[in-house]
Amino acid sequence: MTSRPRHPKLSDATPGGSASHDIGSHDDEPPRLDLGQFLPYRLNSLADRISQALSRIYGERFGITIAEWRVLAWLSHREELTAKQIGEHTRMDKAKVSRAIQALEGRTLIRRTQSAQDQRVQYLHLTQQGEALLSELIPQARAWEDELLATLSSEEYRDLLATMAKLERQLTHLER
Amino acid sequence: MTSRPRHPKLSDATPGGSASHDIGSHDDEPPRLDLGQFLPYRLNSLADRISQALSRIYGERFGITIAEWRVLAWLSHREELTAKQIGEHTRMDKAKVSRAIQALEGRTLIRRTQSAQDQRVQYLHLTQQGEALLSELIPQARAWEDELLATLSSEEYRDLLATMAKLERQLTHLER
DNA sequence: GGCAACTGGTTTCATTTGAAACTATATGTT
DNA sequence: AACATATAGTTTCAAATGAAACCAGTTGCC
Repeated sequence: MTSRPRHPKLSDATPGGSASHDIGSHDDEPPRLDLGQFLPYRLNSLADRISQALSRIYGERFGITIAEWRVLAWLSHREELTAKQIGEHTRMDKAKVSRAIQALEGRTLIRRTQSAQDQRVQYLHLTQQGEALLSELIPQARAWEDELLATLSSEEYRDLLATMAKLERQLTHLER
Repeated sequence: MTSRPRHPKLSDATPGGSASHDIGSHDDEPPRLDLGQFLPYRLNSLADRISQALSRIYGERFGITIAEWRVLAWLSHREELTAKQIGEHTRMDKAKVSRAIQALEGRTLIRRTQSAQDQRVQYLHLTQQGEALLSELIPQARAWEDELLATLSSEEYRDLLATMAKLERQLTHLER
């Protein structure tokens, strides 16, 4: 159940390399794909479930969208961010960030100040209200995360983060 | 960089339990959240990057959307699925599944047959063309996955899957 | 048999999305 | 200084989304 034949280092020691696209041998057996064993799918589905569960907290209890939550969270971590920086961190497109910011400003959860050096840039700050909201929201989000993680030992958790970091690195490598 | 103070079993041995929401001590220090250490965010961002990279393959090369790819992949794994079953597996809503199916049928990649017992349900099958497409697409998807996974040892990979399974279980537990 | 409740799948409609166009400012080049 | 090129952020517009209404068929109940 946990092992999986295709991983190179496990068992796929077929002489000619990957056996699946073996041109020349007439394949009347079309390749089948078990999505349950396909990492991109598994990962996505897990992440999606988590996101959705969590968004119930900030959605229902605080009326905040995912995009808005991300902006707020980044601001909680580091003040004086620009829309662009937030976009880079969260990998949301300009438009989405812009709209989230507008919404948050509309609710006076954040405030903008123009940069003196560059009139195009505006720095974002949490307002008192924004901080108040976060000081309720963040502990709840953490508590939920803790419940989720309760099932993992500290080593498992550590390894998970390490493995994810590896995948991230590999991904940036592959992206170029 | 990999360790993280909040995990209960690692180091958070504060007497009163989780120090972050310590009511009673007047907190002028609003809680900060480092999204880079927040699993839901990390996971989501990783999954998202992977999805996007992968969707370049089936999007650009095969003109297939994510939803369509999921339908096809499930059909490659198990023939004779209904729209509803696919919806359950992929956690996409009815409408999205329905549209994906329509598009795929429009391109004659799949075919539907009415069930004799229940006139409402229709079984989905791959057509020859569908199989042909998959027999190109699947190996490419796998090859890409392999490149991504190349960075992991077989143990790391095994552990990753196991940990994900644990989280999934915990999630269903929390969802109720 | 007839009526209510339910279910698989589609369609409608209002909202969300993201790519591309746009505005305003900044920088580099001649 | 004048002109092209680039960049931060907003707006526009067409396409994608998902909740709810809908349609057609099924099941359970009297």
